[in-house]
Amino acid sequence: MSVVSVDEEQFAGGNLVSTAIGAITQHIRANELGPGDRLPSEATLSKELSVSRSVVREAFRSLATMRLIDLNVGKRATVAQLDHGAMSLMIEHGVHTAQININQVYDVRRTIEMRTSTLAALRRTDAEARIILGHAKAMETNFDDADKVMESDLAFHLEIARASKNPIFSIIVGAFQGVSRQTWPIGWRSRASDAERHAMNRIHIELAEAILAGDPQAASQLMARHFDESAKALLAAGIA
Amino acid sequence: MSVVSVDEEQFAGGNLVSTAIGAITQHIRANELGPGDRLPSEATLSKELSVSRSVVREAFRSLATMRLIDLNVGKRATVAQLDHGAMSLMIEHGVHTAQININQVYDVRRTIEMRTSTLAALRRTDAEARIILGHAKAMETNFDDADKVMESDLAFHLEIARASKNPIFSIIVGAFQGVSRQTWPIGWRSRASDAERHAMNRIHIELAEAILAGDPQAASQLMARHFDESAKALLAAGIA
DNA sequence: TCAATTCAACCTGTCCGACAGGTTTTATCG
DNA sequence: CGATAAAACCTGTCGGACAGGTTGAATTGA
Repeated sequence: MSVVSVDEEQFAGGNLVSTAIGAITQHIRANELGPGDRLPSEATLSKELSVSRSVVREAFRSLATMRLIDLNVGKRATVAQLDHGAMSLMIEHGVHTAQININQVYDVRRTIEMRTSTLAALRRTDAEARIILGHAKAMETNFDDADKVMESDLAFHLEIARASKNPIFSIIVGAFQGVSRQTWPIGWRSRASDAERHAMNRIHIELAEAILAGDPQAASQLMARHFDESAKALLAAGIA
Repeated sequence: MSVVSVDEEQFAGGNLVSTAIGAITQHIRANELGPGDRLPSEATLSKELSVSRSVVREAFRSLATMRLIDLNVGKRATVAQLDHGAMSLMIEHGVHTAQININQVYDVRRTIEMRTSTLAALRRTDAEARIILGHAKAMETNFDDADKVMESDLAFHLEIARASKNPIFSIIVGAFQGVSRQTWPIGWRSRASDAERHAMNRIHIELAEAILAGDPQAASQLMARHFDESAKALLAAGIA
């Protein structure tokens, strides 16, 4: 069987690299490759498509940057596991080029995470529920180390997305971690008092308990409240 | 000023290309470049980073594939407008490698689009409302041409996302268009009768009217109903 | 016969040089 | 001063080269 599919022109954008990218993705689909499966070598594709190795390399590298494939020196390229790397870069690019603002990020996160909370409450395993609760408690335990609180917070939200059992939600939530790391300290500092900060931590714990208890409504509502209060804090800090 | 930032190692992954990608994105951020602004030439970056032009080219090409920059022969690379291209490739990759299934896509779309409906009802301009209604009516007008119905359907959903005035929603909705094009005909055929197909079109029109009327609750509920019925149709077709 | 070892073939990462066009800037000319 | 022509610049693609890392097959030894 040919390495490339019939309609390899699908991605053709005038340049050969786009064509090569199309050929590679078509190869993955035509042969029903899954994560870990090996792709043809650069030289093979180069001959197959009648283009130079440089072109194939740029195509491979592009797919690797988007995390669709894994590259390793000496080894052949392999199909990659889904990953939020590409989307993270995209979101951060949007924020840094002033095409996306923080409120818009918050709205998307709130929308998505109300759903992941609901699903997590319905689908979480006991182990996941314990991990989520663990992250929530860690925020309170490490109260004086803002960095640790932040990392637990991020892990908390990501673990809820995982427990939703929908990888797309995990990707989206993961994609916002980069920008969240940059705005989180602002939100933390903008809380008027330690009491407010403790209150925020308490919401996390209550949310974890709702998920543990399998109460989707409560989980969803707590997540909404969490985002509303965070937005309020950010607003108070002048981010709007 | 130096072309590259201090912490250009942020993206270093052992290979020079990752370093170059980091340097380029850092350059964009450090100089606060926006869409359309020009980037240094390959030769300049090559010298600046002390790597070969090939390395810089692979970095540029990767960023272009992710639609963070635009490449044009003869011209310098420019910062790109946000685009769902990268996310589309990612989603399609996930579906084709069996890491994502159609139900998961539907859940995400339902979650996101209930929100875009709400926001569109609140924020749409009159022109946008008219365009949305136009797409809905076009579905009924071209009832016998499934392809045209599909394209109007996709345009309808995307326009609602645009009217939400949050580019992230537009990106996400746009990212699902590729897979939607592949499953849409199945949903259309799986409707038991033309009456059901007309009913689906009617929901679209009612939704457009709710957005035109500025009724967020109604818009959101209609969108939810639309997705629930589509999922039901797909289920009937054995996609589950 | 079989397992361990060695080696040849293969593969990727990076570099260099070259040339065909397309684009921008500069200098020249009317 | 404005139009035009030339020079400088830039990207797309190609080919070749070499340093390592990886793999699988042949060889060797038990």
